[in-house]
Amino acid sequence: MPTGVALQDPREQLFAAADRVMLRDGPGALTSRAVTEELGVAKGVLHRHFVDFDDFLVELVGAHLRGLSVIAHELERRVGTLTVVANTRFALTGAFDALGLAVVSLVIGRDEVRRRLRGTAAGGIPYLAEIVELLADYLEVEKRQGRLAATADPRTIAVTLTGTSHLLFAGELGGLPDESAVDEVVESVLVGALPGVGH
Amino acid sequence: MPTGVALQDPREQLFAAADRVMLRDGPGALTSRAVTEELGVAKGVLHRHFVDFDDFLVELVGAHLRGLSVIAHELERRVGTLTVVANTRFALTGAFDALGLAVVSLVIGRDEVRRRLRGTAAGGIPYLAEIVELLADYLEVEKRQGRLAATADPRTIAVTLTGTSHLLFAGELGGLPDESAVDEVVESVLVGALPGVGH
Amino acid sequence: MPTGVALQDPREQLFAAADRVMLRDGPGALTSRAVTEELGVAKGVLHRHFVDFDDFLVELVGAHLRGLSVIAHELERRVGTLTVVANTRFALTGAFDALGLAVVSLVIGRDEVRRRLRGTAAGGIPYLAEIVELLADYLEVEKRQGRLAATADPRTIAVTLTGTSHLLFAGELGGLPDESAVDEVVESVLVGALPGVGH
Amino acid sequence: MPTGVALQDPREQLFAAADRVMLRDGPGALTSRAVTEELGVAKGVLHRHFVDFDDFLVELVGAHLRGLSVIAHELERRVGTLTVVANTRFALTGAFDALGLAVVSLVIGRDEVRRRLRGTAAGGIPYLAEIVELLADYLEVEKRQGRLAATADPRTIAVTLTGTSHLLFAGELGGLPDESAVDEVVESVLVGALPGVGH
DNA sequence: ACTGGCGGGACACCCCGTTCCT
DNA sequence: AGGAACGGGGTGTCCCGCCAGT
Repeated sequence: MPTGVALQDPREQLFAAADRVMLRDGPGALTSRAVTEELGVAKGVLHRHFVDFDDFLVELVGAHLRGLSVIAHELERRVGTLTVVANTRFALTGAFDALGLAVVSLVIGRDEVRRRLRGTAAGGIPYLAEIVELLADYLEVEKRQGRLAATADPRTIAVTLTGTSHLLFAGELGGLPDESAVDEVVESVLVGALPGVGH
Repeated sequence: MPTGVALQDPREQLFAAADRVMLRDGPGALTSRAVTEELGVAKGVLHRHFVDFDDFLVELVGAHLRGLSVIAHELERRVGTLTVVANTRFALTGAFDALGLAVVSLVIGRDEVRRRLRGTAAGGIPYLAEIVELLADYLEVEKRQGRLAATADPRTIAVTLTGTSHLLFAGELGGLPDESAVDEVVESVLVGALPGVGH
Repeated sequence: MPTGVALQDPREQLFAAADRVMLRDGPGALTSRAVTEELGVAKGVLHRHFVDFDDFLVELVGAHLRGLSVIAHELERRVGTLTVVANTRFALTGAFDALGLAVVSLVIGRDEVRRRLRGTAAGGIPYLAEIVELLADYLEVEKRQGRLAATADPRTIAVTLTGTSHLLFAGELGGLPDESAVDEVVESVLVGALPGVGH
Repeated sequence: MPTGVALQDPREQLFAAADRVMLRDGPGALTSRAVTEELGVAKGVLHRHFVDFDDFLVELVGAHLRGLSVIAHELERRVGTLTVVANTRFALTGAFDALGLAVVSLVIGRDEVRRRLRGTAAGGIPYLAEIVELLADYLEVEKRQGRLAATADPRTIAVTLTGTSHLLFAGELGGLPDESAVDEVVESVLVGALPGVGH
């Protein structure tokens, strides 16, 4: 007995349901059934709005990439304010929250998803590559404003921060690392890139 | 037509077959059948030597951890020779070869494997955590020998190198990043940790 | 290529397919795959409608028990008509047709099925016990109508008829024993129980 | 590490082990492994002495048929002594002990065994057919001695006794029916066949 | 002659993505 | 939109039979 009532924003609702599944049961539990059951809709709904399940996953990653751009905008707004370390920490903790880590797990663990995202992303691991980009852009602007040493290479720093942070966050079971640990990493990477640090 | 002859080192042969499967078809294709078929043995062989398939995977990771210790020994041998950058690059390219990356994918992507390895590893992502350890140990010795600045923190550097390198290597599709890219990362991380760099 | 169409009476269809398999290939060939393949449906259909295969077998036996009750009703209808011998022969040939014998083989040969049916049946071998019951009920009524000697014990006669007939029918390879052989047995058992036999 | 010591009467020992398995775990648990493990010998032993497992089962049934002939001899010895009912009860309880019932289950439940025994036995269910034979022979002699009515048909009586008794014994879970129940059946079948009973 | 690992096949059970009738 | 079914695949577990070693 169909209800006949169309879902509002079915794609967004499916994405939200997928997020809840990943948070609750882990990325490995993210199946098409789990998503539709979580949302309480028929299995066919997913396939009406996406060509197949991998397409759904790709779009799900895309949705989280849009979430990253929110962080990017906030970073732009913060340029020149607070400290570079604080702003960087903000970006990293935002990007590597539980959902972000789940997305990375998805991208690393599912061959087909990674394969399809190859065309999209310039290179690197999709979600992580965008974090690198976001940080590099931010650091570049800070560098132009003199809040970063002229000799610093924003892109290399961004890669280092992203890789290190992912390792750090993904290694924590269940929870997030404490703020001081993040700061320690950020500072150790940025040391030497910050202008006038002791010479 | 049974051979009647016992396999020599069946566990090692199964591990080698699993490696070939992962290299050829990716970590996602690593099923129990794929392993036994690759080795050309009966399905039951795997279950005779391992309690279940996840146990096999856990032990497979363990075998690669032993591979890491080979790198660790070589690093010990190299202490004080060549350059710290070259030795570090050697360790990273060795740890993050195609098989190493596949192992990481396994550990990240398979929930049960990660869960079972929780007990083993102190913390962090299993295979990656051991790379950190290996590098930290090496850098610590070099530091004592004065080839690393006294102010350098070997563990932090090791985390940074591992995370960054993983991001770098895993991002490369199919092949490995060129040597110069690796050196660039290693040098950028080690800069400031190397003694007497221009001040 | 899923059909999307629900099966009509899937349980009954599966039972019918199981009957065909038993008739064609014998009770030993009755596997879950054989059933679903015979019906031309997916393997999962059986497990959607029964908790496990043994449950299916138990229910299959139950379905044949319902078939026995059809015979019982017909016997009730025949009370006082024809002859007791003819009615008894009708019941026995109906209960011990090829399918009935296959059901008995199932109940005797499959430990788990027999075990689960323990709770259901009062005692005795499930299918056979119901035949005894059915005959005893019929003979009891005939006895009240005076078509059986007042000294006859319907239950003992029913047990004797059932055991003997099973031995007779099951011994026949492939076919059924000829009518005269059945009559001979029935008459020899009923002799002395029939009233007014020469004294 | 083979012991090099030959088994004494390996066939008999294997039969005895098979009996123990059937008694302990039921006929369904009678596999080649169960037999060799029960005897504590290698799997190959069975195949050295029997062409295949079904051959072993056929021979196992044969061994129990020889057990029946012991009962037959004893019956011969008892002709004219005690009572016909007592002697018949002796034969039935001997033939339908737990092992006998297991053998019947084997013959009914295993298609290949039954198929191979087709050539041997004249007709009917192998083990049961021999019981019929044994009883018929005995009753025939008693009839000649006048301990059975001249009108009695020993073979029909034997069939009836065997079928009824099997139903009775097989229906008892685990244990044997009490002696009085057996006597009741035997007497009810023999009634009318015993001379001078009431006319 | 016995030992025991292996081959090969089958089976039950389970899960997934997908289709499509109702 | 709902939900049964589909086809494919995977795992774990049997079992029987074979045969190289000892």
